[in-house]
Amino acid sequence: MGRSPCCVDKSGLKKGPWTPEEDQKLIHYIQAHGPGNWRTLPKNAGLQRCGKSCRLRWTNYLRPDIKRGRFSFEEEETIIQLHSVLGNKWSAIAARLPGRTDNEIKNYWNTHIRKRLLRMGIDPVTHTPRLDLLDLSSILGTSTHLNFPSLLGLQAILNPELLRLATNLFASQNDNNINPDLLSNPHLQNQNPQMLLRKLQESQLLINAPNFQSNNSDHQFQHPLPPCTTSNNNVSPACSDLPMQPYSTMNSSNLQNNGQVFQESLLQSLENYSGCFGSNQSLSNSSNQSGLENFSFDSSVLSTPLNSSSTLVNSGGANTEDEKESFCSNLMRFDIPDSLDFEDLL
DNA sequence: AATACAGACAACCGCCACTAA
DNA sequence: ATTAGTGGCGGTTGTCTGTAT
Repeated sequence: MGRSPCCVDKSGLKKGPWTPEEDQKLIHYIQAHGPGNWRTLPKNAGLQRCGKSCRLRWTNYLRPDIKRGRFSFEEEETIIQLHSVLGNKWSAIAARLPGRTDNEIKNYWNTHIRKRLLRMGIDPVTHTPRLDLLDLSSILGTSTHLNFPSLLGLQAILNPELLRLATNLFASQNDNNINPDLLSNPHLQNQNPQMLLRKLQESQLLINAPNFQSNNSDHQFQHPLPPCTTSNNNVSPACSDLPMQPYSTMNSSNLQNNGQVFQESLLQSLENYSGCFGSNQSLSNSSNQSGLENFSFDSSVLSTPLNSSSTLVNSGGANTEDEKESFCSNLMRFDIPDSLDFEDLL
């Protein structure tokens, strides 16, 4: 048979905030006997508490290796990065943050980070722009101008790589930081939104086609079209071989070397989109290659290894909420090459 | 000064995987 | 093999404190 129950008779057991006296009893007992056997601990320690309550009090508050105080930039960024990968696995996140408890991280997420992401229009669950803030209907309007917010709303049905590009364009537009050359790009201005939408959807239908099936357990996919080639005739991976990577999960290994890896990934993505749209023209072979060569990406923005000091964070003092929000905004932004030809992309 | 409200965080509740009996 | 307790986890609630009216 099973064990005897932990808290059969809960009457007489105290609940609510712990008093300093109770804390001292628990600390002294654990110092003498060590943690564990939480069922018998309250009785042996002279506490009118449930063993579960004792364990929680110890692990979340009394443990000597707990770090108290505000979360640093580095810690906050680590939380965001890990949350984008792990979701609400607070214990797993806490395991990567020495001295922080899962409960503390969970509280900090719900009271600080989550709200800040929402203010920025980012869904704290998916770490992508919120769909409910977008006006999908305007996509089908008659405007001859590309509607970036509308494009963002297509995220659920379109390949994320291209939408990430639109995301960053939109972010730049919102911040009034968009490159004026880009806004004045005739290829964008003259683009019929309906045609653009149609092409995007067609490309996604190809990606989702039956022969675009899973290749292995890592959910890699095989491109239905002949692979694109780069300028050096290397076969580039298919569109979905570059899985969607939320801004906060772009790890340092992908973005080091002055963003070269990321630049190559983006280039391959654009080439693959070119292939998805049925164009035989490779971006790398186009006359606009020089534009991509000029493409700069500040890898330092994202090159923050876990458990290490960030190269971006001003650990010396910039620690206000506004500064953190600004920092998060930077995580969503990268430079668009001035002469990037969207006609090739489409 | 009193009250209402919001933010922060400690603590509780319920569920589940693991495992002792 | 089965049962049921334990420990761990995530979601939620309760309480305290600071601020605005």
